[in-house]
Amino acid sequence: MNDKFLKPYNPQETEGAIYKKWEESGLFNPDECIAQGYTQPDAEPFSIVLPPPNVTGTLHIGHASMLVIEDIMVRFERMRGKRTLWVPGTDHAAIATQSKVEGIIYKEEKKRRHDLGREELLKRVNAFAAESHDTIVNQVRKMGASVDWSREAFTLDAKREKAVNTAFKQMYEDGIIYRGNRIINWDPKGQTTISDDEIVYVEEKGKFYYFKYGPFIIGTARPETKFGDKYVVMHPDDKRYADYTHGQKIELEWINGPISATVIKDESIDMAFGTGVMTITPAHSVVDFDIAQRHKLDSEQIIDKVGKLLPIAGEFAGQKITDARSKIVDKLREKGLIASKEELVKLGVDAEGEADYVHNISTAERTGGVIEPQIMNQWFIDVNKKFILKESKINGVASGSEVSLKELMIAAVEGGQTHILPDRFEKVYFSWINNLRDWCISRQIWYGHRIPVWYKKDAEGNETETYCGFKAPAGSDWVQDEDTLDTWFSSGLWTFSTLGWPDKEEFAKHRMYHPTSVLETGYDIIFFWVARMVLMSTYFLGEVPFKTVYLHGLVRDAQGRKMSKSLGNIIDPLTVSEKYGTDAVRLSLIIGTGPGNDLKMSEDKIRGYKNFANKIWNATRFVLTSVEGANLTTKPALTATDEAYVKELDEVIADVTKEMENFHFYLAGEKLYHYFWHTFADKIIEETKGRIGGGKPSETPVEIDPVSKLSAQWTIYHILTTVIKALHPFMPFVTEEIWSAMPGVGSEEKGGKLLMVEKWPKV
RNA sequence: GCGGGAUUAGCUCAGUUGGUAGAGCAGCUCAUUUACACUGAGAAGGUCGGGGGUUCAAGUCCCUCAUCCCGCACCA
Repeated sequence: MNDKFLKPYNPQETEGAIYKKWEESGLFNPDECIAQGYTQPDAEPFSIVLPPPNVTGTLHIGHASMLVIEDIMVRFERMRGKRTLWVPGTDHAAIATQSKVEGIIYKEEKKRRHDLGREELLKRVNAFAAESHDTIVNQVRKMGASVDWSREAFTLDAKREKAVNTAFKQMYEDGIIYRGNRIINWDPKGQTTISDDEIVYVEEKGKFYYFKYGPFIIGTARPETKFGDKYVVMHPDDKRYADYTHGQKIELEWINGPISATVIKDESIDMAFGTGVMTITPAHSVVDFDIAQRHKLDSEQIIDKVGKLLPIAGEFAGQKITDARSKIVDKLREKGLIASKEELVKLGVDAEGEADYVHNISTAERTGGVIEPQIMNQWFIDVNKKFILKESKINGVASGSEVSLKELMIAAVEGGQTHILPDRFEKVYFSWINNLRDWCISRQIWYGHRIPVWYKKDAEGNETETYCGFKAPAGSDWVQDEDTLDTWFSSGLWTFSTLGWPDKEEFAKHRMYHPTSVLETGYDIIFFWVARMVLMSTYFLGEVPFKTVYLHGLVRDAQGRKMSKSLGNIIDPLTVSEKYGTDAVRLSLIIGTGPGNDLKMSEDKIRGYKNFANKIWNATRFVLTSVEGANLTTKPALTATDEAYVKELDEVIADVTKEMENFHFYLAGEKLYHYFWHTFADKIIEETKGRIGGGKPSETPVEIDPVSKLSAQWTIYHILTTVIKALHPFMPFVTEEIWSAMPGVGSEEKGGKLLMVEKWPKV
């Protein structure tokens, strides 16, 4: 027996060497598994793309949980003989990374992006990204993830740039990508547009004001947008305003003097809200913009890109909207334009002219800036436009049929080719698609894929020609679009841009891995990412991007709170891995969580699994000592008791295999844990002690029956080797280490073969 | 407003088609030169959130209420 079993299991001494051994074997690469004869060339493929972590810093416990779940699936399928590919990578995360670096630069040098210029800022961001990348890949190694490093990708590397440009150009030519003046979410802090999904709603207490607007009383929470309001809108069925007709002009006194207002009747108005009358500001409200579009009304910008009032605000021009608000109300009060309680009661509204009001304001996810809707010339993906899908493998969508992106996204899941776990998220997914608007993909930041479009401009700066392509056309006067693409545009291509697309030869080599088998990610990015990948894959390949979506939850602290710096409850995966061993961390991250549920983590939990790793270690020591000298090359005749043990083991393995196949990794892990500790170690090993060693020294020696002894030796060795294999996906380090120390006996003759490519136990 | 989830032992959670309530941790009692104290054995602990219904039988199915959590939509 190997001397190292004389000491307790020491993960710190073991893990680095084990990972190195795996990596040097090349067996994380399925091609190498085939070359070395561990995988049949015609084996069923199993593929996962790693959700690429943002290069914004370091990995947190949530990333660790993702790595563990995926590694369990991948190791399980690899051991089952599948042609298993797990592609790693990182995400440039455009806004997130740039704003992080801008923050650092501002803190250290008090400089903003325009002080540095595009080139210098990109240099700094790239340097930061490179450093983050190195940290991240080391952390991925530390967690034991068996990813194929030879295929590592980055959302902003040359190959992905080619994919992004190819994708953009094709969508542009199909008219799916268009440029237009539409209302978008402007982040005044980040100085960029963001998509609807990048908005976070924050509850805010404010005032709701009732102003006299000619013969009407209008309600608003945003007096500062009201300067340009010249349309007054009400429901056509509202009896209170039956005397007014659509299109009627009314002269009235407003903030900065007399204006002419037009009455608009529109069914979108909620009669029960406020007075049932509102004025609209199409330039700064999505809802108002829609009304204006329906009735072909004009609009005027009131607020500029930094949140200051424009000249239309008259005396208030140049003021920040937050400062101007109360002053505007003061002015309206002086002019007697704030509605009285009596006037409101007449309209059936029980309120004051100024009422307390709680509403949600939109803020930018990354910068926290308060979103100001603006009408701007931006690039969009049209989700409703019909196009011909030439080749389709999607259920319910025939090749050559006319479809929209929305319809494709629905068909992927409705047709059952993509299944979301847990099921309830399919409903969430559908409701998102039903509310989906065109996706604004242009960003006014510098870090990211630059839009592959060039313009020719005349002397006044008006664009006279547009060209979409990888390089500017011949001629010197072409200027590239200043904007970059939403980071999710490039990550939407991830399932196939990592497999060689659009390079025909390269993609053909990997074609078998797409659709990928499983996408494992957090439920918080189902819209950002999962839906966008479905969009891109169905559009470009006519097939779904993945068969199963496994959504994991958030990792929370022992009390169920989110982990945050301010609460000081962060568990750093590297720290606890060093302290308790990665295997212990892995088990604590998988047991007690199913798809879609949050996981509560604590150091106590990790400590418990550290003990388990050592328990396995000690049990191995005992088994190896007990079988020393025994010839186990052939299965001996087993006693009835041992037959029963083997039968029970087979049942456990069958059950665990079933749980693994059903994505119930938490149950599989728990059952193995329980079986190993409380059945194998506590009962079976204890029972066989007497038969193998003749009883404890303190007890009366029992006569040893050689037949029963050999049967017991074979049985405990068989159970140990079997359970070690089954535990490998969960605890790869300690099991691989034990495996390397097992003598090559019986059917386990292995000649230095790694446990990671052993066959999963068959029943 | 729309939708979803949770509520089971002190704590964290299992409980798959309805068939006598389970595990881990903590606590309690006992054991002890033992493969392993990073241990073992044992006992205790639950009217399964409340109420109603279906059924021979409900933690599980239906209705209802309560509390907590989450997502989406937002109203000017």
